[in-house]
Amino acid sequence: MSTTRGRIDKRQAILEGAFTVFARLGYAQAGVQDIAAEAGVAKPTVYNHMTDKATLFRHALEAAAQTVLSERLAALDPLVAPGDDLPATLEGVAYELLRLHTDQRSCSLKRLLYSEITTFPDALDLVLDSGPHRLNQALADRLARLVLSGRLRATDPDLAAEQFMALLTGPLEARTRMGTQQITDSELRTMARAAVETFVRAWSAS
Amino acid sequence: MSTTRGRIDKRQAILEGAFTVFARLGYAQAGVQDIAAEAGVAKPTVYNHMTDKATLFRHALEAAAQTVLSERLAALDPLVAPGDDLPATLEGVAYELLRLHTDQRSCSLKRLLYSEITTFPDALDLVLDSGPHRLNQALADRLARLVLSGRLRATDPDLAAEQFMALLTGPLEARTRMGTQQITDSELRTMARAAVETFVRAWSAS
DNA sequence: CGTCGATTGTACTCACCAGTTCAACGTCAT
DNA sequence: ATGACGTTGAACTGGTGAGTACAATCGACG
Repeated sequence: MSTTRGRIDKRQAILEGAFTVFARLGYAQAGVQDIAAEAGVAKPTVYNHMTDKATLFRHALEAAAQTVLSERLAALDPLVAPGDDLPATLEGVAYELLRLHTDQRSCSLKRLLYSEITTFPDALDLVLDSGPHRLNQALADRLARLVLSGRLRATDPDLAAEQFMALLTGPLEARTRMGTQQITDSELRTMARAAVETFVRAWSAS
Repeated sequence: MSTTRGRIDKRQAILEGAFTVFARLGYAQAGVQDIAAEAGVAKPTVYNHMTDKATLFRHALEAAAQTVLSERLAALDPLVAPGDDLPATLEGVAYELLRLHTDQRSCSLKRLLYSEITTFPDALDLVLDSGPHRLNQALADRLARLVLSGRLRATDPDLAAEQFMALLTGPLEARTRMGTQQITDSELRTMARAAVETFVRAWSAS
């Protein structure tokens, strides 16, 4: 049993190490040697678990995407039972989403996706469908319940969710210089407040 | 003179060919040989004009960025003298911006930037500062004049510009599958209308 | 202890490609 | 014509890295 355990651990270590190195150097520059070293493993061991550098890349991306998605979904939780102060609840969720969008893993994942779309067109299916789309869906669901309780305008919740995310993450690209620059926490708060204020002004019932 | 002409033409051909091939294959996969072929030129000629593959990349990016920026700035022109129907004018500008944001060159440029940030950190300075930032500035200027004429709320025009662009281009990423999927013209119209409607609802004077 | 499978280090093959060299060629200016 | 200069094709060098082969080692389990 512990041997199986060991194998699983190695596999995990390899996937995480691979993502780390790919994120740091890009697909082409990252050597399988480097990845093995990062994972604390010998090069042949990598090829014992993954047939290819390419499939290694795909699996590493997929794993990272899973993590990122679940984190973001969890951030939406407060919306299922918003308090009396809806804007405050929205602002909390917005801040949390911003924090997640600016962290290391998210930025690296986005960069890697963008950079290797041309050489790995199928990576999109592994990540995107299980990514922003599912998040939008979840957010739209939460917003729809707010519509029913008369707190939001009774129009397309999907559109509302889309625009909420747009208002939130749109300004990020410029501010973080495409994810290369970290941002202060108070600035994140400010951005969340600005996005929510505009969103509420445009979408609140009345 | 015609020899000079010829040299200039070769240089242009090389830059354009380089951007095309880099966009198609990515920096690492693109061979200087391929680029030379695309430009209709011999490989040593490339090295006659550019010292390096890296500097070739930088110059190609810079040239493409210039083109993209000037196109987008031109799209803002209608805002200097908007007609009586402000939303209609905004919608026209929005549509034009969307069209430019979805075209081949823009998408490729964005992808290349994202992919090579790690290996070319300085490319950001060549492109970003002369890119979205300048565009936002210009848009904010136009919006400020609308504030003065009492058509928009008298708060931060920079924020307004930022959110206008966010509402516009945020939904793009998902819809175009990160620029890999083309989008129908009517859908572009719809997106422009939705963005402008929300923007006006949140920012119009009233 | 002995066996089996996974792991390790090392060292190798093989392909690919950036960058260079060189001799031949075209073209324009004087 | 002649010379200067950019261009061209082809062949070469050197480095790098994916993937593999192999013999030695480790650790679990009967």
